[in-house]
Amino acid sequence: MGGFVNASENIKEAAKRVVGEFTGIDDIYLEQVGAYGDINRDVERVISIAYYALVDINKFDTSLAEKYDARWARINQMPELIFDHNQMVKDTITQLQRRASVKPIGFNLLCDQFTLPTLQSLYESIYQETIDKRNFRKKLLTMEILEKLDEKDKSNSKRGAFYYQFNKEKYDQLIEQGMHFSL
Amino acid sequence: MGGFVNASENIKEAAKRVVGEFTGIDDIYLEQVGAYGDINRDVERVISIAYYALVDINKFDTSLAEKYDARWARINQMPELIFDHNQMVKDTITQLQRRASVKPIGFNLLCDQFTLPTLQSLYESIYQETIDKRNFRKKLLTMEILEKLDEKDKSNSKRGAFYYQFNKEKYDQLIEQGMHFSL
DNA sequence: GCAAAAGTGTTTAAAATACACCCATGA
DNA sequence: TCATGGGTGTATTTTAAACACTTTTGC
Repeated sequence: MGGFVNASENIKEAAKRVVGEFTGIDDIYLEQVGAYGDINRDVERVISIAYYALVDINKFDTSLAEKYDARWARINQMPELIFDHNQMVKDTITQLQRRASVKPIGFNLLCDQFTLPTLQSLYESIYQETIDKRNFRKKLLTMEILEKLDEKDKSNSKRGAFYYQFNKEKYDQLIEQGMHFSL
Repeated sequence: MGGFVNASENIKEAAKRVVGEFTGIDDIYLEQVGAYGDINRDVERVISIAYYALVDINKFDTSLAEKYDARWARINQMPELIFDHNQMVKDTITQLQRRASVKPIGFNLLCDQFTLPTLQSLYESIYQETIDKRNFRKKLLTMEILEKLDEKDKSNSKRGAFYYQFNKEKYDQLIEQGMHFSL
């Protein structure tokens, strides 16, 4: 999705506004990918600044997007885009992968509580490769930034998977102590 | 240094042109840092796109820069800058550190031939920490992307240090095989 | 001969990886 | 009872980190 920057807003505010118009979500996590300004990329000269947003898909209302003719696409099955938009998507994925290995941005994509199998499949989507579940759980749990809850999610299995929640205070504390998060 | 994007050039070309005007170097390695557009960052509304350049300091003519009132500064002793330029410098260093750990960008900062002590002190500057020279050399040499030459650089010691050169073919080949470079 | 930088290996600790079985439960 | 996804531990390999002495040579 895209739009223009108004004179009265900074560029991140503009991006937030556009996302809000398309999705109805007004408090959203955004990170800048970069600026794109090939001279022949549009009829008129346009410089685009690309952002990616991390959205909790459960909270997402798709009807608004459809009004604007916006579509969901899987990254494996991306349609061909106009101008340098293919490059934008490619760069976005690269940056997402790099940042995901340094920051726990995965948690922005999920509800407050989530199961470990869900979190794992999220990371598998980001990195486009499978992860051993024992190693994944070990790594996460030894960081001690997750809190196990008592409830289970039974939507994916009969046994059910325990919910966890991200402990941001603990995380911030570890960062301050110079800990290098990596997944 | 800074300048404006002309209607007839893309944004990277504009950055190259500006660097050329300030330094006399017209073929330069540039990477984009990002776009900055706080609304109160200037008298008129300006959106800046920041780039960093990697320059072989030996080839650099400082007289041109001085004409434009541009100055060299050590990152440890940066003066306070206007608007959001401090943030730009901060982000640049962060990005440089991240990219340096993934790409052998260090080699763009040196002449074709360089000594290992020089390369090491370059990386020490980038990461702002000292590195054990035995571990550094081991890591680099086991990658087999450097070729030892017969000549020595005697400018820094009586004994002299052997020159090496970067083997880009070998490096590209390793990348293609899925090798993950990291320093 | 001595100061100053270049060069060289080994040992230890930590982190990543590979791998296979039992558990709980709804149908 | 059985099919399905959830959960658990250990052994091995790889990688990172710590560490000290010898070499060369211009002065």
